[in-house]
Formats: sequence, structure tokens, C-alpha cells
Amino acid sequence: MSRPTLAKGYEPWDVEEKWEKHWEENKTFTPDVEDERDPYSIVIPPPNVTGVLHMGHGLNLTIMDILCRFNRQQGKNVLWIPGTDHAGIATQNVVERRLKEEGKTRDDLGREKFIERVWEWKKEKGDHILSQIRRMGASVDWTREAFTFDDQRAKAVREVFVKLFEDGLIYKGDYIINWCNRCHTALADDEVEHEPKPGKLHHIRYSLTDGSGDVIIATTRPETMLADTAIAVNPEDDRFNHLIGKTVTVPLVGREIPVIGDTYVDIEFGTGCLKVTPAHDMNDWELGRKHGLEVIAILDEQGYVNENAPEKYRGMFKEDARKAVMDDLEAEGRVVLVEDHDHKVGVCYRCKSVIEPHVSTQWFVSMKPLAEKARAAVPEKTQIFPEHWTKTYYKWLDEIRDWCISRQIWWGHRIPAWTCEDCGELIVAKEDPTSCTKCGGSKLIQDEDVLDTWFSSALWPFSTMGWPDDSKELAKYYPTSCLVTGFDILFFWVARMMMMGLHFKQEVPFHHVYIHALVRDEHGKKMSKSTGNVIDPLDMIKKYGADALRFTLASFAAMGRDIKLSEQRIEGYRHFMNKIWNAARFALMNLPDTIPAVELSKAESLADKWILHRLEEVKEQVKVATEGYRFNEIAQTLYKFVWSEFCDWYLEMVKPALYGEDEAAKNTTRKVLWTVLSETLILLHPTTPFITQEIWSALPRPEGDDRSDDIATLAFPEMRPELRNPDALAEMELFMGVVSGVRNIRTELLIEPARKLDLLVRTVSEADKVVLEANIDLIKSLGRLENVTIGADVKGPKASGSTVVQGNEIYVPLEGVVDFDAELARLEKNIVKIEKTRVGVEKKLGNPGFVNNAPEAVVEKEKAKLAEMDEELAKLTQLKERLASVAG
RNA sequence: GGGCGGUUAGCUCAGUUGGGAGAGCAUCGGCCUUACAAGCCGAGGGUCACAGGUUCGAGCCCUGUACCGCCCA
Repeated sequence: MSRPTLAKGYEPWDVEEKWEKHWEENKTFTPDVEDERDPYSIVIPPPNVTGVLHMGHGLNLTIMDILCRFNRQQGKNVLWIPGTDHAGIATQNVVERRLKEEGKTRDDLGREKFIERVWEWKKEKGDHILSQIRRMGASVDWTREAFTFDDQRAKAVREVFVKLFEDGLIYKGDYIINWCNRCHTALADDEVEHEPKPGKLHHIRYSLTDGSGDVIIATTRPETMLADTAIAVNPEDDRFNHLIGKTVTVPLVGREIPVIGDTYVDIEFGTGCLKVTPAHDMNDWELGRKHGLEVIAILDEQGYVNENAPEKYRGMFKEDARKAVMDDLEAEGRVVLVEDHDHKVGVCYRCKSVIEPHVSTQWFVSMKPLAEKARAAVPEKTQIFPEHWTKTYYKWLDEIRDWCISRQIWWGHRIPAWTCEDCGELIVAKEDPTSCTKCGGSKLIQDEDVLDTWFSSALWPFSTMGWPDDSKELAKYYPTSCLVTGFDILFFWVARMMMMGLHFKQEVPFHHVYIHALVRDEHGKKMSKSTGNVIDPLDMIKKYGADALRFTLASFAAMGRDIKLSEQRIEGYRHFMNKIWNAARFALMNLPDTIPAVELSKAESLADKWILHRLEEVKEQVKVATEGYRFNEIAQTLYKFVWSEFCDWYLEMVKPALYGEDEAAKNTTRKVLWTVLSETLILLHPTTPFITQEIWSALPRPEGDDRSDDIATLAFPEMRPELRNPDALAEMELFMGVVSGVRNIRTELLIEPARKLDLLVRTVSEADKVVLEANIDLIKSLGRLENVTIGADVKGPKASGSTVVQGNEIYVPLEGVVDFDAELARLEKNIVKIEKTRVGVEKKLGNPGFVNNAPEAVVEKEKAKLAEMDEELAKLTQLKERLASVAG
């Protein structure tokens, strides 16, 4: 078949689109469930269906894709399930905003029509993010795409709700919840974010009912005093503990309330006296429950004062009520002090409006029994990486409160609970009931509320595999191998999946959890639209290609650190893509249509032996790094190998052989070049799938190599321990040292690069002499040299640029070429440099503690180092003196 | 207030059982050397936040301090 030729520079756009389509159309990543090989499975953290791809998704997808592609290479049966999340509140908000543009509200449409509108919107716009996932190159199985609100997932949700209800783990009750006035819904504790806001601390005087004095309390929310049902002091506070048991009168209201004692009260804070308002503060609610206090709510669901407050304030919005209350207190002379006080205010994680604690009837899941099992499973059944997140996971589970799962919105799984209008029976059922199970009546009213989106997300690892139905997928791929996510949803999501997995599958949902960093901007700020510092992954893909973006993200993904992304880095790695591309172009220009069948062990040239040795090391390093989730190490290892070794040295060294007449040597090198390139492509493939695929498909093969043109299906390169060759590594170091030495002399003495120089090497050993002589032509070409003389008795002219490489003296004759002062200075610089490190080593060896206690190998190494430096110093000094005698 | 993480070159960051401080970018100098100027060759640059401790030896382990960030109350 004819193979494509490569363009001069790498143009990612067409290439990426081509392979993305190819993979999806060929179902390359749809695994065979019947396949007997070991499974490896991942479920995608479903992005909001309303969302657009951001850098966090980019990182998340890159990491999962590296893992999936790598495990395919390892011969695993890999399943990666994609999908989206119906994002109840967020999605409803989006559609409501659209309606508003038409001048309508959701109530104008009614529940049924409104939900139809949301589905329409979802079809039209909602799947946008899925195409963005495709652009990242994610090797997901598109045939198994799931949605948290589709029919199969709805079935799972009902099953779970009913089962939990029957197990007594779901209940309905009055509780103080976080209420978003704007979204008109309850929020779970962890859906509330805390933002620092400037505020005031108001000191207000209450009078003891018995007339024996006053109590001054401090509050940030004076309007809630209308709902006070107690005053609390710390029983250890000698200033106030004598008040416990007395009563005070609430100003403006006239209600008589008790003074209670509780160590919860912070003696240092404010006045040391706390007003207790169970209906409007989370902590006060707890306090109220503990002390059996009355609960009086004076604000309604929209934030207006209700009929439980004195008539004067009714109908006022809370902010206005605050002002009115303060004015009236002022008039009564009860305001003692108002001071500035910055405090943290809870805001809705969706709309950022201030959260109002609110007492209402909601549905809850009892967390304690579920949490205990989820806690116990880590780290025995599920390990968290990096490990330190385990502690945070425990802490949250230990302090967990019941989970409020009802939401007062329309877009979501409606709670499968019905009330019989005739007898009041509550029916919870998987199938919609037609008649009351108790009285047989047919007037059944379904609960208006829907479930928290995270309720369905919590089932994701098994609901995506067809649960509650029996499925081959569940048998094969559950538990999943690894969950990859950011720490911001460790609680929202990960812990709850653990609970649900353990409760319903009796097994953890994943063996590993890899927590990756948050992506921030280059100054460490969280990227947000309002700050305007968002780096859009799609923009980056358009500019630099998906591979460059992926490689950048991988190279930044060191464990346990935030990522500060800058566009410059992406640009830098795009250059790397181009480097790979051009190395491949070079190879293609110099490889025949059929790669010669030469045994790699027959490779004789230093370059071949060395690069094969390095390739073995790199294969091992990449494998170990990937297995250890050290993605930055994968990137670093490959970058260095490809650029600094393969391109900078190997390709330069094989040019003469490839251009030469010696057919045997040429064929060996062709085979080695092809091997190193093709295996490196496979190693790079999980990180940069597109460019490696494109090159691979253009690459010729040896006779009998019938591997697929699709690099995504190839196995990890086999390890060839017999090609490891430490001698070649050492010889190469000598070779590179000599070439670099010459180059250094040339550049530092400002000799024109084009000018041919001579070189004399006085070798220190026969072995070194053999190595250098064997590669004399390469030394000439890489050093731009004319005549090279190597030998133990070589005498360099005094007027030379010179240096010492592993004891071998290097002379570049410079008579008439250079100014001697510059060379003297250069030698001196080298001497000083070595002397500096010598001092440290000498000191170390002079310390008996070191010589006696350190491992012998370490001591020997230091001794050898000292000897080498001494030799080098002696020679350099001699060279300097010789030159000085001529120059003088 | 409690918990967690961070502090290494001008910038962004590596540094895995404690044993010669590294990379990329940026900077400086020189090159269109026939795969690549998105490139090549070379150079400069660091009291590893601070103070103690353990050790023959600490960027790494322990204690404390300062500053920055995040989470929770």
C-alpha cells in the first residue's frame, strides 16, 4: 500500500480530526465483553450537560486517556464509559433564563411543558461538551454513552431510592437546610460555599425578666432576633454563668426566653453571650435540638418576614427588616455598639447568592451506617492517590450529617413517593402506583420534589453498566479499576459512590482513586469567567493541537500540586510535537519501503548499541511511571529521550552510515532507527495519540510485521534485556565529552563555526583510545574537524585550546587563530569550577565519621571522584602553564 | 479556631528508600550545518523561606517560626 508522505511542519488540525473520526467509526475503543483478558475499566466523571470543556476536564481526560491507552498496550480488556450529568439546578437555570428572554417563567409553562423544553434544549445544545471530549482524543467507548437522567439511569435511581427507603435509610423530616432564595431550592451542605464578606457585629442589650439587670449579646444578623428562643452563655464563663436558668425578654417582641448554658459558646467572641435562633442558623438549630428549644421561623422561603414576627415587620425583605429592627432598637436605647466584622457567608455554589438557613420538610438519607462502611473500605479495598487525601476522606465521613436529597426544582428524578389523599398513606414504589396500598383509593399525589443530581451520580459506576439489570458489563468490569477526579468533588461524589457501591453491589466501586490537581492560571488563581483568566482548552487545541495540550497537562500533573498553566508552556510542547514530526520525516527519508530483517543484537556501532540500551531504560521508566500515576515523569522521560538523545545525538551519528556505501552497516542502522522510532511512538502514544498515529501509519515495516496500522491497538514494546549495554553507555559518555569539549572550545573562543579545526587527543587508556578511534569519523563530523590524531603519546602543540575529558587531554591547535588570553581565561574558569567541588569532596573524605559510617560504595565513589578531579586539575594546570609560556 | 498543602534559578516546576542541586521557558553569545529557525551549538544564573534538632552526611527526616494557598467550623 502507499504510505502518506509527511508535510514539512506538523499541522495538527486535519490529522486530529481524521483519526478522531476513524477511531469512532471503527469502534476501536469498544471492547468485547466476552474477551477473556483481564479487565481495566474507568467511568468518566460526567461533566454537566450544560457545561463547556474547561482545563480541569482537559487534565482529567488526559490522565484517564493515558491510563486507558496504556492498559490496552498492556493487553488489558479496557472499557472507558463516557457520559454526562443532568445537573439539575444548573440546567434548569439555563432554560429558565431562555424562557425569561421570551418573557415567560417556568410556571407559565407548567411542569410537563417545562421539562419538555429542557429536553429540547439538551438535544440541541447539551451534548456540545461531548464533541469537545472527542477533540481531546479521549479513547472512550461511545457506544456506551450514558446520561444521569436517561431511562436506564432512572431505573437505577428508583431501585436505589426504594431499597434505601425500605432499609430505613431514607426518611422525611423537618430539618434546617440551606435554602437558596434565588434557585428556590434546598442545597446539600457541601453545595454551599463560604465567601468572606464585610459585615457588622451588633451588640444589643436584652433585659432580664426579673429586672435584675441586662445581658448584651453580639450578632451579625440582628433581624433574626425576632425569632430568638434563648440566650446562651458558656457555663465556664464566670461573668455570666450565674444567669443560667433566668429568663430575658426579647426586645421589640416581648417574648420571654431562657438563658441556657453550653460550652459551644465562645467566651472570647463578641460579648460572650449568644442569642439562639434555631430556625435561622445551623449551629443554633443544633443547640436548640440539644436544649429542647422552641423553633420560630420569621422568614419565608423568599426571604420576607412572615406572620410569626410582630405585625410591623411583616412583609419586609430581610435586609429591610434588619434596618427597621436596628432603628427600633436604637430608639429604645438597646444598641450598645456596632463594629465592623468580616465573616464568611454561605453562598449557593451555582448562583452565588447568599444562603438562608431554613426549616422545612425534606427527604434525607441516613449517612452514618453507609459512611462507616465507606470509611472502612479505605485503604484495604480502595486506595487513594496521593495517599494524604485519605485523611481528608476520613475526616469528612467522621463528621458527616444526613444528606438532604430533595430539591424543589423540576428538572431531575422525581421522588418516587406518593401520598394517598383518602387515607394519608405514604407509598414509595419502583413502579408508579395506581391505587393506595392501604385503602385502595386512587387519589394518589406524587411528591413534588426531585432528587439531588448527585444522588444519581452516586450510582454512576454501576448504573452505567446496566444495573439494576444483570449485565455482562457488571460481571466483567465492576468494580472499576480507577477513578480519576479533582479533590473538589471528593465528598460530593467519590465518598457517595463508595457508599452506594458498597450498599448495592457489596463491593467498592473502584480499586484506586487518583486525585489530580486543580488547574489554575499562571499566577495561581483559580480560573473563572468573572476574573477573565480562563485558558480555554479548545482555543489551545485550535492553536497548538490536542497533543501539545495533552503533553503539557501530563508534564504538569505531578502528584499533589496545583497546576499553574501558562500558554507559553503549551507552545513549548507544540515545538516538541514538531520535533517528533521532523525526526520521523528524517527517518522516512532514509528508510526503505521494507525494513531489513536484521537482528538487533547484531548492532555494532556505538550509536546503535547506545540508543538501544537507552530505549530499554526508557521503556522501563515509562511503564513504572505510568503504573505509579507519575504522569510528569512519563512526559519528562520521553521529552529528554526524544529530543536530547535520539534527535541531538543518535540521528546525527547515523547520518554517515545511512548516506554511506556499506550496505550491511546501513541495513543494521536502518533497522535500529526504525525500531527506536516505532517503539518510541508507541511509548508516546498514550500521551500524544494523534501525532503518533499519523506517523505510525506512514511508517514502513519489516517483512512479516503484520501489526495494525492503528497504533492504538498495538501492544507495549517487548522488553529486550539482552540489548542492555552499560559499556555502550559509558563509551558514549566519553564520545559526547570529547565532541562537547571541542564545541566548547570553538564557541567560547569565538571561532567561526564553519572553520575546520584539527584535534589531538592524548588518551589515558588503551580502552579509551579504541573507543575514540572507532568513532573518529563521527568526531570529525560532529566537531567540524579536519585532522584528528588519537594516541597515548600524542603531543599537543602548546598553542592550543585544550581541556580534559575523563583524563584524556584534548588539544585544538590554535596558532594564529585565537587570542591566548581568552583561552587562558577559559582554562582558569574550568579549574576554578573543579576546585570548588573538590573542596567539598576532600572535606568529606577527611571526616573519619564519613569514612567509617558511610556505605563502602559511597566512600569508594567519593575517592574515585577525588582522584579524577585531581588528575584533571593537574592536567588543566599544566595546559595553562604551557600556554602561558608561549603567550608570555 | 481545626485540618491539609506549599515556599528550590528571573518565571513555571521536577527532585520515590537522606550520599555529586535539575528541566522547560526566559536571558546572553554564535550559527540558515542538506529532518526541524517551531531549529542547531555554546554560556551565565540557586545560603533549596527562616531557626533549631537527628545524622558521618539533610532540598529530603523531626520540632518551631514566618509568609502564601485550599478545605472545614
